[in-house]
Amino acid sequence: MPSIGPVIFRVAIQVPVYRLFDYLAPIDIDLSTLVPGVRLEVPFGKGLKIAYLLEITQQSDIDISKLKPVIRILDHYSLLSAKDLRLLKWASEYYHHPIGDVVSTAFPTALRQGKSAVLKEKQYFCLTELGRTADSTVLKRAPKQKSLLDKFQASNVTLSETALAEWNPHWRPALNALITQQLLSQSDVKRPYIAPQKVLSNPALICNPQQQLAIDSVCNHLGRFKAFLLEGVTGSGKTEVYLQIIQAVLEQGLQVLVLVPEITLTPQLEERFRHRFAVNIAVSHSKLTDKQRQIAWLQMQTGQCSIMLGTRSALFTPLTRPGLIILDEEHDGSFKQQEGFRFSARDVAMVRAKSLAIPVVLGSATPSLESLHNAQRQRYELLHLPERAGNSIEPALHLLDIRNKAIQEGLSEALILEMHKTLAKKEQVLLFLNRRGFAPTLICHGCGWVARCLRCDANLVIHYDEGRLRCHHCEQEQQLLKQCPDCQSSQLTPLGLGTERVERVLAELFADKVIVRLDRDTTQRKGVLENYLRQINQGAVDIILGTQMLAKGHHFPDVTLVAILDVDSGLFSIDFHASEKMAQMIVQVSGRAGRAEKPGKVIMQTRQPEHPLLTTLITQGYNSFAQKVLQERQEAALPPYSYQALLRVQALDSAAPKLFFNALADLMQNIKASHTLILGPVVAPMAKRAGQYRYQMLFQNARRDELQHFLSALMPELAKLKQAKKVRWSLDVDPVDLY
DNA sequence: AGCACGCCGACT
DNA sequence: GTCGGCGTGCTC
Repeated sequence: MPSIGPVIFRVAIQVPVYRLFDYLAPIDIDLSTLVPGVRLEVPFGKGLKIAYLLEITQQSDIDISKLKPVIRILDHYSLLSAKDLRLLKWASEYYHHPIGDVVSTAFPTALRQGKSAVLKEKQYFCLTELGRTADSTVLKRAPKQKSLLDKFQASNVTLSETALAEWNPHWRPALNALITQQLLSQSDVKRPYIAPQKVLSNPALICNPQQQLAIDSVCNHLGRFKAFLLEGVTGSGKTEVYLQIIQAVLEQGLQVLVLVPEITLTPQLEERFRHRFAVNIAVSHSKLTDKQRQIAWLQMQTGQCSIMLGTRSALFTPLTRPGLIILDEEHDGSFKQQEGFRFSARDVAMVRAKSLAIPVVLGSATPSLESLHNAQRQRYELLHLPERAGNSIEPALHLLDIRNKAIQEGLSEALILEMHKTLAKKEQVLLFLNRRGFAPTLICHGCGWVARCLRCDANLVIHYDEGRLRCHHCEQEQQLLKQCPDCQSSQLTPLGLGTERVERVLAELFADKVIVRLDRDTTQRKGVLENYLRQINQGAVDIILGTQMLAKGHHFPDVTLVAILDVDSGLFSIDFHASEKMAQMIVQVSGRAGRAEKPGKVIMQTRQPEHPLLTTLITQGYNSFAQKVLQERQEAALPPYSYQALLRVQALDSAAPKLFFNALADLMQNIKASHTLILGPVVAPMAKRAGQYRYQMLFQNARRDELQHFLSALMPELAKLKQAKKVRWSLDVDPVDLY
């Protein structure tokens, strides 16, 4: 760079502003070693802030005399690669979200606060492993591990076949100590790069031909970009396919990023990974402390861990030797961030894999319609695992018509009979109802008064156990009333069904059985869910009753009867995504049950037994259902046959959104909309929430680039409107729920 | 997002 | 006369 004038650092700062900020570089800096991706401390406004260096230049739109100097450089090397920085810049543009906010989501909280990015020597041990360091003092009370470690040290072997022969997952601390010792002897601690570990793995399972085909297909594409959709029902051996592909990647000395939707899934999967591979594994999810997440991030970034198992926010973890991205349960809604920087981890993972030139595998038993559509258009290679491994039989789905039938707190007589039959065989029953609390409504039988939330357009939910009325959309909560506040009558009646209510009737009908209720209210405390799951798998529980959380991950091999108490609620939503979500939920819940010698049966209570989507799903399966819904989407020009962005607007003042939309309408007259449809503004489906009046406007275009073009012209102008400052607004690109 | 500046009502 | 309400605007 020719030295004409001062060197300028162009940085991103976490403020809700779309542009970058310019600073004067320190004078004594060696520019030959400094690259974008380091953190800086800069004066900003009145105080100091952490900034992320994105560009080094000699140009500035700001008068040089007005630029402030950087206070200090926090990192000696770039924490993010040029490719990852480009990815973040792309994401900022695609989601129309301020760059500083986007860049900072790539960092763990501790590093956003300016903590040191150099691991201390003792942190080179895998701290996340068993929650402790693996130095030899830990092994005092583990004589077997200690002798193993001593043996390795005495014989001066590296991690060899001997280690493999003797290796057992419970000895991991000993192995880790050894691995670490070798790493430290080989490399300077300050050098932020650790050579790949030798891969040790327990013997892989023997695969069926479809599994083998899937493994080979991905392994043939290592080192270049290719997207795969791995479609396999529960028990089809998806995880084994992942493990064998990962093995191949590890053997090349490369790292693997595995994303899962929820924290509840990680312990089982983590255990399986640790059991299979003796490489260091980093785990990252929201239940860990900031420090733990920082260490996990740095362990991937320095190359000392070979596998990152994490949730959505782990997507941007830097990889020194990227080899593969896996996104398990890709249909799951939690891959879409629902506030702030509203990115889809699935979609961004695709862009990241492409930029890193590595394969990406999306896995699901019930793929999203977007992904199925991409597979049909040959954008993804479809890998299908049709059989349940071990030849266990897929559960049969049955619709149970409950019109004009006697119903006891949501349970029809036919269902109760089936439950008795199942329980008599000493097998377990699983009941699914996606509504927690006792009942969703408290109504006065005397005057018709209903307990409403004062701040939301919603009824208060009865929670009998705690004697409370609670709003599920805000913090509003009150004592359960005994008397109607309107007519003073004491005829307050619970209306509708929640898990708490079903639990009570079950306790009466099945008095001698053990019943467990799993929902957010019963599993709030740490460890409770794991405890229940253990009891269930030990056969100490007869009836399991729960919400959404039952549909995720956990498998119950002794359950042979699954009942979905109210399947109709998913059929009549104004959101076109609802039927897709309902079908995924049904298939996922039914997949929780049964095993080879004990096939499962699934009963869905419905008042819509002829509903075409339900009948297609149960008679022809998820794929036929998906084809049908895709066809409907195509006819209606809905996603994935078009692209959408939803502008949400809310304000405490009910008039402010109207003024905003008026100003927006004026603005849009001067912006070329191409073929972008502008739908709305309309009142949001929940018109008021937490005291805020809510409106929305939908933009839709058959072409993604045209929609993007329109948004790129609109959003900077929108942000400048003075009416925009009186409301809270956000843009959701590719929204998955329109609420 | 913070944080200051700025212009109008109830208090020592 | 001042303290402070939060509307408006800026941060290199």
